[in-house]
Amino acid sequence: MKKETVSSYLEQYNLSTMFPDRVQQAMQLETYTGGNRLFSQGEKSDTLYLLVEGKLKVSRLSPEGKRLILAFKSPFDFVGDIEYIRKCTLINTVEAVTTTTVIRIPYEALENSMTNNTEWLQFLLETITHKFELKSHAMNFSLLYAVDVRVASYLLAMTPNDTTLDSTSLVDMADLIGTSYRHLNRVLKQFEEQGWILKKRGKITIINRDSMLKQFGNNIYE
Amino acid sequence: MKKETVSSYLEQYNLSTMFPDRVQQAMQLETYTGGNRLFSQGEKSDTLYLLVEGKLKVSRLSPEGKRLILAFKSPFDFVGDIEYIRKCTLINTVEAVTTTTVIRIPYEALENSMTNNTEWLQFLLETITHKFELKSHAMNFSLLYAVDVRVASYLLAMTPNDTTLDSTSLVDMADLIGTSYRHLNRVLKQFEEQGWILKKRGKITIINRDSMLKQFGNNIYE
DNA sequence: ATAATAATGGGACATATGTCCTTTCGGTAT
DNA sequence: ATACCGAAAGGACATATGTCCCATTATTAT
Repeated sequence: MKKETVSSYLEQYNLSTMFPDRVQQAMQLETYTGGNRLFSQGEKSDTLYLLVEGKLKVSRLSPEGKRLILAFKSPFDFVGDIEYIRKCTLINTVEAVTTTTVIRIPYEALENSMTNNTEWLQFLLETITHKFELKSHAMNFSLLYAVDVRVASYLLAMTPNDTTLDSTSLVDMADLIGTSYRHLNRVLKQFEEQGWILKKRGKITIINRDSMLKQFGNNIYE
Repeated sequence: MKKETVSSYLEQYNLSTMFPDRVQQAMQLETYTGGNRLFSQGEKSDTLYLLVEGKLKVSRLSPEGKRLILAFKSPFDFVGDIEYIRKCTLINTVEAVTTTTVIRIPYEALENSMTNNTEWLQFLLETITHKFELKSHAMNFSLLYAVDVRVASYLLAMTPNDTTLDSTSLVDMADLIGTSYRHLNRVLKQFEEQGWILKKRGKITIINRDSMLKQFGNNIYE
């Protein structure tokens, strides 16, 4: 099967005309195997990542050592864009969940060639404001609703066309939703008792989506 | 005392050179008395607001009618910037807390004259990524820490050079922190019993800042 | 001066949630 | 086949938190 290149990915995501040749020359494909870390919170930041294949986990630790998973990311998405604009160190830790391919773009190449490119600046505004909206919604959601609603919303959102969640670990799921592993288990057991899901060794299948929607319907995570 | 104008506010905030004359001509000063609403969530959005004097409260209602206060804003800040980029309806309700002055800038004026102004686009990127950082930090904070830590951080953050909080109502404070009015009262009573604050009819004075910092120090809200 | 209203304050009750620790079970290595 | 390890599962206990409702007090309107 033909190997993907920077050019073919940019074409696939309609970005070929966005970047002049000398920026594309500076771009490099890189593939990480699942479990490997791209970078860690607090490190110096000099590269913008475009996630083009696979799945990334974005997390951070509190000063007390408690981990919070901020997001799982899938293509197409930027990582390091906020740090690029703000010129600060990396805010979060990012790891590959599955085999993952990114395009690495040195900040320097962007600064030399894209700083006054209004199409690029507008594109960044689009993507960053979209992230802001999602973040804002997620924050409101977590402040307004208890853990059971948040779990239900997560399960429903993660299975738009399917009934089985992909194999996210339960510890990761708890850290994403912002609750303890123990409590997540309680809630999932309740959902099983209600007849909404089947749960076996962390593998979750939704068996009565309509009933869950009826119960939680107004509050679906997106 | 001389009345402020659009020009004098733009000068005060170093924005005179950012906007060409025809955009400045379209700007209008408007003053709202405390308690008055600028606009409500869900309304059509056609104006970018620059808050130049006073204090605004940004809030929203859940489908169940529960209110969340997202932020209190003070000068200099944009309101409606996310909606301007995303071309969507207003995400939140905004009200004046005190007598408040804003500069209203029609989106149309910006679209006609600023869409390809790279200085403006960069400026928006700066301010929006800053908001994103604050939002992200606030979200992480609320997921990682219980109500008592969040209350302490809020009290400490709101009194950088003073000992008495301004007169935010306790209901508003509870809605901002994302807890019930009842629970906020429990926490404040605890802080009073610990000798950290004096609380009388909702007026809060911090009387032992050092002790609070020692207890909660790693987790100050900014 | 008085009445009405709104904000403050808190009791009672129930549920939600975190922490700590142990047991079970499936996957992996030998 | 067996041992080891890590993820899943759940008991026990304590605290955090929400909900509902009522009493008190200060502010505002008459």
